[in-house]
Amino acid sequence: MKVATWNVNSLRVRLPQLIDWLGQAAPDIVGLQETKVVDEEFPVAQLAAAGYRTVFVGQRTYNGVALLSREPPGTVLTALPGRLQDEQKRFVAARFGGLDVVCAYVPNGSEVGSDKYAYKLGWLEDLRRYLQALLRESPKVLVMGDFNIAPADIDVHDPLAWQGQVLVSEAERAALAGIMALGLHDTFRHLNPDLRAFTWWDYRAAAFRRDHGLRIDHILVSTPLLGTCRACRVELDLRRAERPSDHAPVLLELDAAALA
DNA sequence: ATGGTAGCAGAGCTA
Repeated sequence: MKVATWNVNSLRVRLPQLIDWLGQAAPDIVGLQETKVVDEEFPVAQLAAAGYRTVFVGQRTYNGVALLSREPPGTVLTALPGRLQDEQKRFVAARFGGLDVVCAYVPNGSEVGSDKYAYKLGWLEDLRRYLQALLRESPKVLVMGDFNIAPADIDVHDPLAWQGQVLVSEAERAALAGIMALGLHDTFRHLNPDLRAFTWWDYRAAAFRRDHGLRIDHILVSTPLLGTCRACRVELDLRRAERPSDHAPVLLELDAAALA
């Protein structure tokens, strides 16, 4: 079984790449972020033709998330409980068999100390509360998405230059650590303890060519799932493509028993 | 030093 997360930065633009990649990588469940498409225009038929069910919640221009799956989803949530009237569409969750899957687009935060930064920390606290409740009732939980946080200095191409900046600041890292302290594990780091790898590179200043990246997209799993995880890698080919997203997908392989 | 590029939308915001 394979689960993947990808910030597509416009599903409209990236749809051909996405469909190609679905055919090649054959993930069972995919979380997408920054779809930037309203629900009426979500490409349901094209993704169905590629073999995927879809659940999604979007808005014009900004944000937007989706879950694609081979199997039909059970219970679906399209907003973060505690933030049901937030206009920003950043959360979708669904149950697949015995597995609860959460797809999140954590706010970027813009700049340390800004209003957007405060919004990011508040959003992360609401996510933590939701996951705390979910983990009390559900042993198998997978949380994936663009967290907009590099957990440690190994996840940063130039930790000195980035020190204290948004995406790496102490408060953001503490918020992510608080979520992981609920009993969630960073699968990439668990399976690749010393590997320096990134998932996002700025479009500007030839950042990808110079590998000036950050690892800010993550797939977290609850403790009962950790032993089922076999491999986790960054799909760099999609960042090398013509007209790429600024993020590469992260792909996790786990035993099919995870779903049972 | 506040750039640089991409997406959306049609100027300026967000990332």
